[in-house]
Amino acid sequence: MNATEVARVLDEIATLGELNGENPFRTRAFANAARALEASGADLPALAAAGELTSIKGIGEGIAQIVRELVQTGRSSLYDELRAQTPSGLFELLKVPGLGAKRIHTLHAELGVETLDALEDAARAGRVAALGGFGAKTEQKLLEGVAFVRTTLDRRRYPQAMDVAARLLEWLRARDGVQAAEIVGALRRRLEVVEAVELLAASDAPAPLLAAFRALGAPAEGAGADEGCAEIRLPDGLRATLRCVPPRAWVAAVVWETGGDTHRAALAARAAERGLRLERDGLWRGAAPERLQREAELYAALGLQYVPPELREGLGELDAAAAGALPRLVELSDLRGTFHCHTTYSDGKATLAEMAEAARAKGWQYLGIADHSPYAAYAGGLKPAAVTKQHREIDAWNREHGGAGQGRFRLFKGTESDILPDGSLDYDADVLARFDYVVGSVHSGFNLSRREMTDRVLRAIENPHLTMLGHPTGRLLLGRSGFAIELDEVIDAAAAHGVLIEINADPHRLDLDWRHVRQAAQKGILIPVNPDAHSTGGLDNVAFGVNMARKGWLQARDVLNTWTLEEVEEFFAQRKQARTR
DNA sequence: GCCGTTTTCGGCCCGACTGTTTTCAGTCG
Repeated sequence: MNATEVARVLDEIATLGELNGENPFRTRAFANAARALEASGADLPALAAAGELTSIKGIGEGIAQIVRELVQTGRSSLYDELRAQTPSGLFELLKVPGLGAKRIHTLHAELGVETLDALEDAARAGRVAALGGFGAKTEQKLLEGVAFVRTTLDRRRYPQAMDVAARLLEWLRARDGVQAAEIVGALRRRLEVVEAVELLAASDAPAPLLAAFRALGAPAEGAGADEGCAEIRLPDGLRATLRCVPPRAWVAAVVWETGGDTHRAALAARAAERGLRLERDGLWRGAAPERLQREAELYAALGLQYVPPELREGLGELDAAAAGALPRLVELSDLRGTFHCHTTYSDGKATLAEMAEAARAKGWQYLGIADHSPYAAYAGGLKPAAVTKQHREIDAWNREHGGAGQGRFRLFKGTESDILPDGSLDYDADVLARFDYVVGSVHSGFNLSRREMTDRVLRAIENPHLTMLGHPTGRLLLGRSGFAIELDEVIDAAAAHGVLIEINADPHRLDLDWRHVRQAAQKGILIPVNPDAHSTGGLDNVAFGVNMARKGWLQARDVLNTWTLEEVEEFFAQRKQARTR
């Protein structure tokens, strides 16, 4: 087992311990050890062999023994034991907002609640409110929470679904008789959350392929009797479908299966206008199929520019394609840096130097460090003295490693300043003025009314020190809805004050939502794609953000971090002049 | 369980919020 896998087991031991009501400090020790391992990137077999596991801070003799066992055997007796004594339904209960390990332990011990269903039954019967420490309001909240969790159980965020899809695709392409295979559907359109992995294969012998696919999971409930398609529920609960088409129908089928319903219907209507018929099995002129090699040819046959999969949502892309007015979408390779990253100064796992090196290794020209401000005490927000220290370190780093001319690299001094409940920014104005730029984010006080929250953020936008708004709704995909806020007003105000709105590229957030990204860009708002990285690996989040930028029709120029270092320096300098005048 | 030390015990990120309570526990970020 490598460090990441071991870390995952340790983390689960921590969760299991919590659910079993063990000493919270002991469970936290396991969680800390997991994080320490993950961050260390250590060569575990080597360390274990040398007996030096305890050189990693957070790993003592007890956990070192477990790590050794995992490295050597791939198993942990402690883990197996805990797993055996813990009902698996308790994990689902952890997802219910307002339910932590303590309360789950109580519900389990007092009422025998082990599943969402059992919790719902108990709550409806009023047995939860009767427990000490619980009450009528909590009971109601838990019922709502159960309903929320149910909506999330069958869905997955993009990266997790994509991992599954990539493995299935590899499996598929290795099978006999598969002439082509592709991921289609919502995943190919790069939606942030999907309900299924959809695959398409071209084959003249579909039956054995579909049978082999069906053996990978359980039959999906409610699956229709469609002989060209197999629908299963994978062991992890995600739905997966495989459709087989004859090779001659491949191109039309890819387009058909990729497009959203509206896009597909609009394509079919457009085909009809031209005396053609678009169906899953081909683009037909009377009884004769058009010969197509690539998707672009199908779009061309309908008088359209090629529409990238991300845009196939039925949001005006065909009109634009007909007019030759589709945007040239931003690409990951257009990025030259990014602006919202954390370091060990606050709650990041990597040092300033490690983050800088990782960014430079990506071929970027700049990296903006934006650690938390003091109000985010839980995240170790920087007090002004720490800001001074960090700025000295950044200056030193830039002097030593920044280079000059071609290949120059620069660290920018940023901050993620909390937007306080009254709408002011954390730090006094004189501290704010020392940063190259300021990201303003709401991290607390989520349950203001829609009006109050909107006014709070509007006030922050009016603050001349604010450069960009961070994760503007606070949502966590499949975890928590965003707070109530009038985004239209926020976008208008940001446009009026020249404030940027980030696409937070953490795949749990992807906030600003792509549906609003397009609206913001149309009002002239610059959109940075920010990874919200808490480790060097977290920098890779920008890829998920670029997906959202593309879904929001953004071109490279709309995204601040495609600009050159010189352009960004000029941009920050101008803003700084304006705000400190 | 880990760590650090005023070194073999005592603390462990910290404060707000909520709902349950009449003084605090649990959750969350």
